[in-house]
Amino acid sequence: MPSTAPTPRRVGRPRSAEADVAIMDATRAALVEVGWSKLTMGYVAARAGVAKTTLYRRWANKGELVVHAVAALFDELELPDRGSLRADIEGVVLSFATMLQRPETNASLMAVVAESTHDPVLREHVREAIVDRQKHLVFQGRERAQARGELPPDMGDSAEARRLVDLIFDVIAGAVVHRTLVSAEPVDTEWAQQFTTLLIHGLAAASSPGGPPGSPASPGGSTD
Amino acid sequence: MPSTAPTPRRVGRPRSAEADVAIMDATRAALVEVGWSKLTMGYVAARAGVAKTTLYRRWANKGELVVHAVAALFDELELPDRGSLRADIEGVVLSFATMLQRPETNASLMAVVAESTHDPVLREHVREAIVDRQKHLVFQGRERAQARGELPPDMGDSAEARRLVDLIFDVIAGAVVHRTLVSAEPVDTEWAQQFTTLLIHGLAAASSPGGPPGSPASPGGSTD
DNA sequence: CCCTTCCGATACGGCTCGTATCGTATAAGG
DNA sequence: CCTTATACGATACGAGCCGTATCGGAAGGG
Repeated sequence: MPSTAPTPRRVGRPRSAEADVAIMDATRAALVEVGWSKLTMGYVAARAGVAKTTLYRRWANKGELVVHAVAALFDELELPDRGSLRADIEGVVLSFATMLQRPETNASLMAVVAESTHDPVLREHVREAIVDRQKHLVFQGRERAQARGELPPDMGDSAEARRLVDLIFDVIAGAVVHRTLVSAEPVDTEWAQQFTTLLIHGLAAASSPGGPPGSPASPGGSTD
Repeated sequence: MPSTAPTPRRVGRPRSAEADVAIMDATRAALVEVGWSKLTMGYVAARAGVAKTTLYRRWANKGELVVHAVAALFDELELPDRGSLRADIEGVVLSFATMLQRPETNASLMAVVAESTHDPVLREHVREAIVDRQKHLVFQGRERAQARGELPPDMGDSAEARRLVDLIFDVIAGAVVHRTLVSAEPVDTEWAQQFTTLLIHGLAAASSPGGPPGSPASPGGSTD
């Protein structure tokens, strides 16, 4: 039976693609206007010129609706080759921060993450639409830097390489998100440069598989 | 007039301190049970054995109630002198992560931050109760490392020192928060060690006031 | 042309919010 | 002791939103 997945719906009236984009646009616009907490399904429906029923036919609740609307914004994240590791990092930091400072992303990203804490389905959507997509950029930038000779190549142990990519991802995305949304201070060129300096020199050390120069902590066995 | 602030209320029945702690405990317990989004004022009141009126007499809404309940958890964050910069960082990363992984902090921190995006009053409370408190730890750890000779001393420019402390704060807190709440992966000893290695070597470079070794990005003026 | 599915409109129960009210309880001051 | 001022518990209330159900009609596929 080769035709199970490729035909989810094959008969009947198809869903309106116009309604889809109208809903997405209305959701993002509503996020800008009233923010996450005051956003209601009824308001989005009215703004999109759609019945509330149509919303619930596509998304189970507010969380899923918003995560889809927001995830699309992450599509614009790219990593053009800027010629050096430093320029690549600085560029992605600035473009990521620019996206985060847009009002429709600002509140909703945190809200979606918070919501996903108690909702495994939502968490998976966040992972696919946001986390994995960003992580791929890190992987890509690292490969480029290795090709340029700016970072040491992988030493066979792919698990360790993955751990390092995960670490870099959390450091970059975490710092930018935290600066923007928690500290609530702007990511300007100066901050991006200082951060990039820190990261590049840290990377050089963390990437060397022969063990870092500094000895590990608690050498005396004081397992506090 | 020396007696303006010290006498906020001087006549009438004082507020019940027992009710205060009962409400805080009930709020944290409710956060564990049902999470932020499903937490209701009525439920907290019933759980605390208090009338709903009493809640609204102390906090204007759910956001303020929760931010006070959560902020108290940050009081336990300390920075004992572990003897070296590396041990200090690793220790604070692990203790911060441990706190974040507790269920009552997990969802609520993000939710409060998201809520504060559209609520300046709440934002100020978050800043006082959480951000500034953590930032002080960074300042403290940096001073110790300077006293030990592990980091170069301040070079007069206190503004630059403040910028650096802000950067370190966002990098540490951001990475731990992002790893825990967005990537949803545990902060174990191995991760903490790898992160600390990265940060220490990055710090050595970013702290040198004579300008970082690497030249700033986009020297050709390609302001993309 | 028929069948299936989607659409808009409307109504509904249930829940939560935040406020108001009222009688009672608990302090300080006279 | 008695007055005054505030906090408390209980209850009720309007308003808003959620998510579902129902309905007649519309729009494609076979």
